[in-house]
Amino acid sequence: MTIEVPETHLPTPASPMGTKERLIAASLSLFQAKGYHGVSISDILDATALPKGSLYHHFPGGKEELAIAAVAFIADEVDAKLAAEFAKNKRAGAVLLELANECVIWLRRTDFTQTPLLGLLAASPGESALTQAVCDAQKRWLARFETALGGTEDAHDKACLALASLEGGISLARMARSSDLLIRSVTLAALHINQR
Amino acid sequence: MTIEVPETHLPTPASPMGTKERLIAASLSLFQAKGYHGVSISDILDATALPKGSLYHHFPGGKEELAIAAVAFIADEVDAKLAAEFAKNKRAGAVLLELANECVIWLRRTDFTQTPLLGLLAASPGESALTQAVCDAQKRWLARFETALGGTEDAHDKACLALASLEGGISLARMARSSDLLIRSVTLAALHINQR
DNA sequence: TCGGCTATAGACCATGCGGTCTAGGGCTGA
DNA sequence: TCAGCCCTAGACCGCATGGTCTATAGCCGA
Repeated sequence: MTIEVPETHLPTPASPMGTKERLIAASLSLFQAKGYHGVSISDILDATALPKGSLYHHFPGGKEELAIAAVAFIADEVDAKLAAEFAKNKRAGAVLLELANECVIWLRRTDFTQTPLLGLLAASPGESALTQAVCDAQKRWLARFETALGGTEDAHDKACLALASLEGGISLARMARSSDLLIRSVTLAALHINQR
Repeated sequence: MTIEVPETHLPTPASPMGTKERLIAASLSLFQAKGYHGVSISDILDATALPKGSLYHHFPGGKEELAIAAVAFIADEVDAKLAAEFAKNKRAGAVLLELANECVIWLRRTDFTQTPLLGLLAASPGESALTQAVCDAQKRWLARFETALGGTEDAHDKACLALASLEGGISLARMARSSDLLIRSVTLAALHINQR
């Protein structure tokens, strides 16, 4: 089974990826496609064509440590994207739409097999470090929207709606294999968020 | 819910369920807590205190057939709930809030370990019958909202936003262990949906 | 040239998995 | 009373899993 790693997961498109980065990128793709429990160590090794020794050398904590690194990677990537967009003084609704648009491209490119962001990773073992990592990522993204919206009580509400419509829309779109559902829900949410 | 289903779907000593129903109820709870791949056959057997023979007698198709039955069960339950609410001529926003409220109660009662509806079951194996079952359930719920909203193009958009804000809000709330996020996003969505 | 270190390589292990199979309990109608 | 049949019961199987361990390749400074 060969896995095509999306370009967005490449740390530096110019230079070849190190072993560690390859493991993170490949496992992220797999986790986004099948969820934490749905991916086996050998799936990851097959995808990277690396031996087991390399994986446990770079991630002595095994599967969970690797998953946490993958979550941190995507969390940073999206966070940076949000920071960059907001730095252009865009309105929150526009940023949301921009993010959703990238998700749509991603969904289509992977033929709806992969879930952008971390929806599927939420199915992690109960009170684990992995759950915590996912939680932290969502908090960071929420905070970006919240501060950009003014930091008021109302801003918090709108930030919640933004992320909820995104994650929920992705879930709907993936099931229906049609990005329409994501676009519709996010567009409506953006409309509401931009109202003051 | 209208039917006598305990909070965890597990049978109570007072209302004895048949073996098949017990298996469906227990597995649904487990799947909602840990996702399809996160639940093992022995988890289900432990939860029901039933032997393996019973499970494979009632569900010769094994784990997947059981999961499909569980999805059908919750799909029917929610669908009936929606039909009943809409029959009272409630506005779509009010129905959405009502549904969200039940989800909040559920989340709290299970200490945020269980995901209401079928968010976590989306992490099912690719092009399987289980995925299809989840997809069908979502389509049915979407259709309920859509027809209640008038069946127009705009109604479709709003129905998407309704379900997306629900599923997304549940995901947010579960991670943050606070039902606030769900309430906020759904309230805002309901507000928008009720506009004409 | 060599010693030491990092990273690769993959054989190996115990465990738990989903699933099969046979035996028997217990209710049914005759 | 007993035959027939659902259903329960759980031993058993082959296999994939996550993880460990030893060996060694390749590099870099001395």
